[in-house]
Amino acid sequence: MEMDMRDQIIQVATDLFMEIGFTATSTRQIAQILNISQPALYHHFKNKEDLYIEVVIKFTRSVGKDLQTVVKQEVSLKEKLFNMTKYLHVNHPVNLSMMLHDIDQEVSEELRYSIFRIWWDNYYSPIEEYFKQIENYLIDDVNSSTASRHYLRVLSSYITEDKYQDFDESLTVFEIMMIFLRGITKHKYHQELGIYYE
Amino acid sequence: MEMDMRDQIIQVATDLFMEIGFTATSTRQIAQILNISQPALYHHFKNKEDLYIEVVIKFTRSVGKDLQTVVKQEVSLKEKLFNMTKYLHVNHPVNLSMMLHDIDQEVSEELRYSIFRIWWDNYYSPIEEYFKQIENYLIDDVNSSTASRHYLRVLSSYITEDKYQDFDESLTVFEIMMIFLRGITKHKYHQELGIYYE
DNA sequence: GTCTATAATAGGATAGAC
DNA sequence: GTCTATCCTATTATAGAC
Repeated sequence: MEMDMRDQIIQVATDLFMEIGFTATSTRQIAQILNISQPALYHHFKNKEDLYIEVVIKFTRSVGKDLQTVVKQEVSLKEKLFNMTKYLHVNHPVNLSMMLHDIDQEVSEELRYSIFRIWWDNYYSPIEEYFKQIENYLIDDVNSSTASRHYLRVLSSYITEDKYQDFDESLTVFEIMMIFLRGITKHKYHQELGIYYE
Repeated sequence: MEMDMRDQIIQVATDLFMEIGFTATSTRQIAQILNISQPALYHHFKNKEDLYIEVVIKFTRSVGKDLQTVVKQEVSLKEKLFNMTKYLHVNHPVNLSMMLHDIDQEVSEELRYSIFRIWWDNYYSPIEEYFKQIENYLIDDVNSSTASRHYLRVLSSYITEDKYQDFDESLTVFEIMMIFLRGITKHKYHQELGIYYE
């Protein structure tokens, strides 16, 4: 079970960056866990930002791979969406808004877009692939692209640590999915509410 | 137009905290804008955290007041929801996930819950008041509380600075509201997709 | 490739004069 | 109520020995 020190650093850094964020994670902390000195890190990475970028890219690609796996499953379309939603809501190991916040604040302008690009490719692509599969079922004003983007937004708000569960008891994966698919209102009242399109 | 220095500090601090966050805002920066020395701040506030808390509370109450105004308007239920959504999406002057992230990371454990409590009261209460008004129209599995919580989640994901608009062209307020009300799928396919309840 | 020592910076906070 | 001077601490990063 030997492991390159470089890889070990990435692994420890991933845990810390993703759990408490970029700023809150110090290079000393990472070094201490690995029982090496803090300057030793700088042999493997140019600086903290470079390490962070590598962590984010590796992490994001791994999520993308998982999502691809779910989308390729041979199950019903409803079940597939349930599995995607469940993966993102329950198994996704990071507070997504924190990650985006870190990228916003701590990463230099030039790199921000390329990181976001990688993030987007890995999260968005498999999801859009799914919504293409159900495009026939979508209302006319919503295409697979619109659906994907909105889906990612909605789910991102559920991908959190949730320290406030006392106040905001989260909806179940099933509830979130159902509301997403068919909305919150009864069909028979749509006309009365001024909801026409379909 | 005379103004208490204390109030001026709060005003400047609000702009900075809400735009770039707690950590990125330094007390030196606040002082500089007001042309006072950095230690002068400590005459008015015990420390940076105390200042932040006061800023968050004042800011949150103001949003709550605006939301109450919208909910009390005498317009159609659909228009009211549109106005609420528009206010939160377009006029809300802060990146909400950043604010919650700051509260998470920078505020001491004891105060975190009381701040969140205030936040919740001001955002959640008026929204739930609205969904109570349309409770009859909601599907059986969704009550006004569930609807409010989900609505806040969905909207929170749209209350951002959006530095990535190239990639993620945001939905319009109308689209967001419509998807929320009636979902993304056509009613006639609900049975085929396994969407039964209503 | 890892160490010790240390530089460089920056930020929050306090002491004490005025 | 505001100032100057200063402390303390934390953190990233580099220099140079081994």
